[in-house]
Amino acid sequence: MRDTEHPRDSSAELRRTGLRVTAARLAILDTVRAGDHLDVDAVTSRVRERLGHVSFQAVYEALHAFTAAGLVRRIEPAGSPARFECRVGDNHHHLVCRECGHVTDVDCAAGEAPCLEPADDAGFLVDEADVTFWGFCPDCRRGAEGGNTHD
Amino acid sequence: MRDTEHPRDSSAELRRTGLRVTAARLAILDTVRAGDHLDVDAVTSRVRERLGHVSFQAVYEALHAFTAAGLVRRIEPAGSPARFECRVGDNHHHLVCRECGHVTDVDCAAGEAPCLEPADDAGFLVDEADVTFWGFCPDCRRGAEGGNTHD
DNA sequence: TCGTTGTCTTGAATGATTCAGGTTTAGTGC
DNA sequence: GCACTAAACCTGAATCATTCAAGACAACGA
Repeated sequence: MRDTEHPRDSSAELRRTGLRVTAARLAILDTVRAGDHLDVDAVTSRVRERLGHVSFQAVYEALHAFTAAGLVRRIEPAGSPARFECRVGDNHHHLVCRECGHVTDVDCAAGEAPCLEPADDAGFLVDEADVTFWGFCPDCRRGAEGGNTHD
Repeated sequence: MRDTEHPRDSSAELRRTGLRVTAARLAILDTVRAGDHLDVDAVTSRVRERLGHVSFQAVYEALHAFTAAGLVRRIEPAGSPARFECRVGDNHHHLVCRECGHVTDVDCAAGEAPCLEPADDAGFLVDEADVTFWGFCPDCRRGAEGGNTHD
């Protein structure tokens, strides 16, 4: 059950991590949780719909704090602004569409982080394997593959 | 001139891919090949050492063209400007140091591209798996682990 | 040699993100 | 309830990588 019907108690989680509970931060955290790999812009506009006004800086700072606290995870596919998601702690990866940029979670087949061991770690102390699969999502695939017959 | 003995014949490769052979592009290509995951800034300054002057835009355009032609590969670890390398075609990955940002190649343990199949492709047509291992390089490791004696 | 068009130039613009500093406010102790 | 302190928030400006624009130059095939 990845989506409980009732949202997690965001205030308690903020408090637990030593962060202050404010209307802005509650809205930001809930927005990331309700959203699907939203970027800062999307988070900001959704929060503004709810609260009237929140500055970009407040959103940036909050997301930074949440990331540091482990409440959200920040991903940054090449060529894309940073995106945020609520699935943390597990070691899942991402499918990114080259066409529309849509991001989808993929479970990690291997288990816990780092889910992969490099063939040769070159003396590095590796703590994370960041895996991004690039391709075309079902919708964009449809357009591209049927392209020669239907544009 | 040691520069005359190109590891590969860069002019021929440029020509083969339909690109024009200019002093700037030869220098840019050779610089990427001689360098170790250089960013645009580093490529530009090295090329300028050789040719006197080349504009940033020329370097950006050339690297873009080389990437499209498959002569170089562009990587972009989260939070870092784009970097370029000459190893293309194989499906190797990268170790990135969280401390100093140094990038090291790692051979792909799994074999040919895409070296990994996502556990569930969610209907995506996957053509590439971009794997970045994050950790601490030998030098930075030394500093961090021996920290309690030297802080 | 000439013409096409790819390449290079200068200069400005964009977009994501961060910095600076000053003000408000949540949480805590009295 | 009241005051204090640091976190959170605000406005405004700066930074950095990258791209756009438009004109000048030059590689290379005809």
